[in-house]
Amino acid sequence: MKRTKKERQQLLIETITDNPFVTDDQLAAKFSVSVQTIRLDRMELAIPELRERIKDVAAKNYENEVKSLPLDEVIGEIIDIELDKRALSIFDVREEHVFQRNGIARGHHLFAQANSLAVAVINDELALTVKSNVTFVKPVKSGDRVVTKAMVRAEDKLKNRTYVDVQSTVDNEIVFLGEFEMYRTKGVGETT
Amino acid sequence: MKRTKKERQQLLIETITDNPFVTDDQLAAKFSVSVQTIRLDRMELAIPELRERIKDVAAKNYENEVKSLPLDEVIGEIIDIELDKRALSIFDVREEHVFQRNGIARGHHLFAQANSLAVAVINDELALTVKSNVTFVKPVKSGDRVVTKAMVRAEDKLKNRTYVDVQSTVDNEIVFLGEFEMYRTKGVGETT
DNA sequence: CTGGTATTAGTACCAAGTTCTAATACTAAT
DNA sequence: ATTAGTATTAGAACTTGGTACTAATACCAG
Repeated sequence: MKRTKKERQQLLIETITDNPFVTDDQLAAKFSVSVQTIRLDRMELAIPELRERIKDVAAKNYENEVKSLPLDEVIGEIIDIELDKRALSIFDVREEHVFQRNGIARGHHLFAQANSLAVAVINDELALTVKSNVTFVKPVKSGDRVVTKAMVRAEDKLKNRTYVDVQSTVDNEIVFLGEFEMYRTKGVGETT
Repeated sequence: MKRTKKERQQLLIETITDNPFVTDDQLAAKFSVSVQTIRLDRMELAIPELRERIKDVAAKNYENEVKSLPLDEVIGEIIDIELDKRALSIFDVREEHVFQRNGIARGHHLFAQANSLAVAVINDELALTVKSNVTFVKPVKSGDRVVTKAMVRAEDKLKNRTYVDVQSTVDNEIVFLGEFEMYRTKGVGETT
């Protein structure tokens, strides 16, 4: 034959990598060998069958589909809160929160936890984030438990503003710092 | 226990949409009907068989992959991108993104759109947000279509930093402004 | 000519279906 | 109660794209 086994197998790898949707039949025709030879080759090279290859591609796609932010009121679980003073929440980082490439959590999940905690700590029907200044100090990985603390730092009664500092840690190491300027409808202590 | 045909078919659609990888057998067990019934349902609803569904998912993935770019990894839909220069995405605000109380979008959704666009615009395998400074200029409501533009403003090759300005508008009115300091592994134009 | 590798052939089997036919079950209405 | 019509279930034959295995043959080197 024209090609040696090695050459054929090399080409096989390339062909399948290039187009995982190709059947053994098509490959056999392409290389002018029998289907069995192709199957032997695949076995030696540990290349799975067509359906498995397709499933892999599909599954990868599915996993990679970004989970948008959850729709809950609060991202993370609030475990302690003292209105208008401080609040504490935890958030367990899972696979769906990280870049699959490097396992590092997407920034907006940490932001979401901090932001919703800043909203929660304010004792008001309506609290909106006006500005925020955040630093992602250290990468957070899948499996990490992020403990986030929000502390009300100051109040501007005239402007209806509340300033909240947020700090997130993993194993007591700071991973995220944020300052949030929040708008509120009513001042502290008002009830109407 | 006993659902009507319509109910079952509705649930069937949802189930398969949610998880295309489910077999007729599993569906039959789930709805306590025979496999044949499931197949009749699929025929009536023109839902293809498992393998075709998987192939569809895979094919879709493949198309996207050919266009390269981690377009999947973005909150909102990227409609235009010029790597290392600018990018544009749209995000339709729906009920689940807003505070029920007042219909105003939660800040972290806008942040997420901006943040993921800032990540996407950077032509690098790995881009991480280091710092960001954002302002929620104007409340965004359910039904609004947020158009977000990210522009690369500067590059600090020594520190591996890229500075991205992000601006979101609804009906040409600015609703969100952000500055993002991004870390990248490689400089612009480098390939290895 | 003999051994070892490479290739081909053939059989039985599998999953997850399709297509088709036929039998039953349920329900609603005359 | 009978009957029509829909809904459900059952079963057999066939399809794809394979796996797993056995066995025969081809090729090439020493």
